[in-house]
Amino acid sequence: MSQSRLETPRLSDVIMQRMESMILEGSFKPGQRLPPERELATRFGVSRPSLREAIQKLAAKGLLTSRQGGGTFVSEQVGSSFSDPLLDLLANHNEFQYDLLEFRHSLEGLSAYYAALRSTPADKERLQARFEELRATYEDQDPVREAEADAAFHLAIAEAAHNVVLLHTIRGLFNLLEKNIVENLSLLFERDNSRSQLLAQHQALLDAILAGDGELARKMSHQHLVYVEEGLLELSKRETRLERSLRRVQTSE
Amino acid sequence: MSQSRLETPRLSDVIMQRMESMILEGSFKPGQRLPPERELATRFGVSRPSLREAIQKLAAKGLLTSRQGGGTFVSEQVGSSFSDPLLDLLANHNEFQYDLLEFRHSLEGLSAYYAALRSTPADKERLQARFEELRATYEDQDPVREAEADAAFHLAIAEAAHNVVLLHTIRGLFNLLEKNIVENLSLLFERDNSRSQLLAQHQALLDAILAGDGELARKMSHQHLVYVEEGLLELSKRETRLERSLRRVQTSE
DNA sequence: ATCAGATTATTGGTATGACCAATTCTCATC
DNA sequence: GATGAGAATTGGTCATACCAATAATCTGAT
Repeated sequence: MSQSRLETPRLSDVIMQRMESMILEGSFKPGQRLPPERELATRFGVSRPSLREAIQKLAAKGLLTSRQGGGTFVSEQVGSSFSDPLLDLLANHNEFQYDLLEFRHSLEGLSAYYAALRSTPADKERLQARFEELRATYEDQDPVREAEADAAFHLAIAEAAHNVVLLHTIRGLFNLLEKNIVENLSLLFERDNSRSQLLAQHQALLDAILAGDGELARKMSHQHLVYVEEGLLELSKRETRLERSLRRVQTSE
Repeated sequence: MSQSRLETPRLSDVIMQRMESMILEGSFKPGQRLPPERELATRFGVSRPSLREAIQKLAAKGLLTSRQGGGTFVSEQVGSSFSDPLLDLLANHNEFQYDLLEFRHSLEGLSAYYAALRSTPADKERLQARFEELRATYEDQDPVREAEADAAFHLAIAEAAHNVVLLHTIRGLFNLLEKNIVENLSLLFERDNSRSQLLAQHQALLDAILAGDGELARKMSHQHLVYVEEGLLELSKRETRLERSLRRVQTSE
């Protein structure tokens, strides 16, 4: 009954495992469209039915979804440890918004720390590229693109940390807080000099990582986040006053 | 969830549903051997590949198991549906076990930090109580109870950190790693003086939290975890010394 | 030049048949 | 009756073809 016997490795299981690994380590990213079944089958060296069995299993697990004629996609919510109802709730309840932000910021500090210790040359190139893109957006006046570049920069750091659990958790939080990030940043930009301040902070963070100084990277990340939170706190006071007065006027939903 | 769109009824999904119903209502009883695939296929009026896809999905869900030449059977235990695909995956992929441990340890460091800053008097009482329980178990020689007390202590720290997201995430990781924790600790205890060492580290961690020194708490937590990981690494080397003797090298990693 | 509609190509969904490999069953043999 | 070889059963895999839904492309009218 112990089943310690070396069971015949079912081909579809082997393929499933390999695809799972590729998803976890980021070769297949959430939302990404997979190559066609026929191509995947030849790439893995198996027949299409076997490849399909693996896909069906992953679909049953909620990792993949397929649309006839459309393609097969990695589920969006994969990578978030937050598919459970509780955190869904948290995301929609403002009273826990701060906890979410704080947690995300702490994870970013961790990312910076590990990225400084473990980033490969390729990682560092990517980090610099993301930073350049971020700097480029500072020229424009498009808060949305700016926020996206900001998120991409921080995600690149998380990738360079080389811990899949950390990466997926941060990805999940980003998705969860996506709307807030854009909103927060555009609010933040109202502060004088905030753009140059933020840019300088990002620069310092990047330098610490490239220099391989983990503690400094964490410190820089922390400073950056303290600055952001302070700014948000300031503005949120104004905001809540505004919201309250608005709510008093229009009571729709 | 919304998906009110009339989704294309995938044949394998329909079959899966029907078979699930038959299992749940007792037509197929636990442990029972199902009819051959060929017969099931004709009975359901589908091709064998489609029938097989359905079986694979149910197997992925843990409802069925198949043995080549033997047959397909209904699993004995029914009702283990994991809500989170990602963590499920990670738990089953050993290659990411270290990432999980590292992540958990990082979160514990965060917990200690925030607990030092924010723990209330009630929290501190609880922490000391948990510590006393932990110390009590050091008298006994029961690794399981010891591991449980250890987990309870660290969970109390996470609670004292007053961040629900952090707490929830750590709880999830604890559940996930539950078996490993017990296993790891019992391994660790083979080291000489490890018990007193661990106890002293816990004491130092507790003191730092009670003193409200966040940085020190984080440092203590980190030291503690480095000690644990070193111990595990040491022991794992001994465990696998046969394999390693094949590719003997001076310095690993 | 632009856009709507039709056409084509791509891609997942299903079916059929065949063969292999592991297991189980059958039955002759001792 | 026990044993072991061979046959039948059954899951595992593959190749191919065709269907259906989607996406990409082209065409033609405005």
